[in-house]
Amino acid sequence: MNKDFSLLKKCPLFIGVSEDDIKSLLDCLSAKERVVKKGEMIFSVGDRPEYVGIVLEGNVHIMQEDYWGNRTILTSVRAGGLFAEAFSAAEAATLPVSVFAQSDGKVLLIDCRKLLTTCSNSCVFHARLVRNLMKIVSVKNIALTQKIEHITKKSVRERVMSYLSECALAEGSNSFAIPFNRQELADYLSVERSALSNTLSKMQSEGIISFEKNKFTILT
Amino acid sequence: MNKDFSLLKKCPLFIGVSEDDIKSLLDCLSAKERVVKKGEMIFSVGDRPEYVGIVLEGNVHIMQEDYWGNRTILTSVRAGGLFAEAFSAAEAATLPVSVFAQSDGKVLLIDCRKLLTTCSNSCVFHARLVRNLMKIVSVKNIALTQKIEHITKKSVRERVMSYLSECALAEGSNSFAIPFNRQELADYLSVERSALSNTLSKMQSEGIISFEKNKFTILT
DNA sequence: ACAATTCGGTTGTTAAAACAACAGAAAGGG
DNA sequence: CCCTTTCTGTTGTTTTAACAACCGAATTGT
Repeated sequence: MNKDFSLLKKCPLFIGVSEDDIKSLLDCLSAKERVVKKGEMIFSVGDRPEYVGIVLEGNVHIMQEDYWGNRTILTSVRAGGLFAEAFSAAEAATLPVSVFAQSDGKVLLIDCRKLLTTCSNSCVFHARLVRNLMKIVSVKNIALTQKIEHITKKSVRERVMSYLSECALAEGSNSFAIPFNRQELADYLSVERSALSNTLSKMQSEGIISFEKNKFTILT
Repeated sequence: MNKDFSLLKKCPLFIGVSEDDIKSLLDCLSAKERVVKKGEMIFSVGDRPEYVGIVLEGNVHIMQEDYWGNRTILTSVRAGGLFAEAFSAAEAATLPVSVFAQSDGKVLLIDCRKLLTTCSNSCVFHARLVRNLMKIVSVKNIALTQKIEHITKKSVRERVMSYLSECALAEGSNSFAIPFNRQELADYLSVERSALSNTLSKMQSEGIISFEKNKFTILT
């Protein structure tokens, strides 16, 4: 039980709420803890999205199935992470993805209607929770928009420039470290790792950038 | 004045709030109306995002400038549309884009802190507003995620299949109309229009799909 | 009805990226 | 310390999509 609270305190949804207050909040929201076995479905495609989920132990996978039945794992959510929050908050009619436990673990399910509606006994931290959720979804929104800006570019070079430009502007400096290794950056930009390496090398030899490992500098 | 309210009533942020209540809400939020001339900056890069904007008349452009000073118009927002809501809700330190009037017009600016904090006189519809904003941001979130799923696919054919699969699943039928013409679909999927047409034709001749104009059927 | 414009499909050429395979450097483990 | 594994860059080949140019059909406006 204590373990849960120390985890929840770090969970972005509960930022700014003390351990004691989290406890009363969970009561107020009638949050349900659910123990899950590896492979167990937590939500299935077509379910009405009524709950925001938080992983307490283990990790869960978000799975999509296309028209022809091909399955893809969209994301893996680890302890502390949220899932299904966007679908719940969007009041989507049905869930377009499935969520299942990738390992034995425990999840916390919060009724999103209770979360989004100010509760009758108007608990103080409820508003904070809503703001936190708003922030989480908005931050993700911005991140998704940025990624789209990069990968809508046609060439590898343009994608790289777009990404490095964003990093430089965010850092406020022409020198910065990126949070990816080559393979991860390639995946993020949706290009081949070797093509990425090639492009980076050429840009360096052309004097546009210099880099070492994940530390980059824009020279022009 | 009346014109504004009829527009605001249709604005997704005020869904479920009557005209009278919108009026008192705007007071409660101390919303500011601002008349803008064509070309006028509404927000500039680096500003602290404090306001959610609503276009009342005319339209505004969201502009991005990269490290080298290249400018891109990211979106155009028309009357009734929201802007800067994600940055405000995300509590971003600075605005990474500029917003300027593309034509003479009028915008409504709402202090996002007032919007996100339950007001002291606890007006009844404030909570509704927050729910609406949450829904707007979440819906966009889902849309962005879907787009990314499509355009991370390598080939034109895979992107098309991914998109059509999504349409079919959303519609709950193998037959559906899409909200794009060819050029728009090509732009959405980040491919060449001619390549898209070519791929669609081949898929039709292979018996995978059939289509006429914007009406598609998945056959397999 | 006719001209002008938009829209969708076709084709050949060209440019670019994916792919595959390899090599050297760095990191990690026993 | 050596062996193994991971990470990164390099190169040549193949596949693919962008590009450009064109054509016919449909649409619109006068």
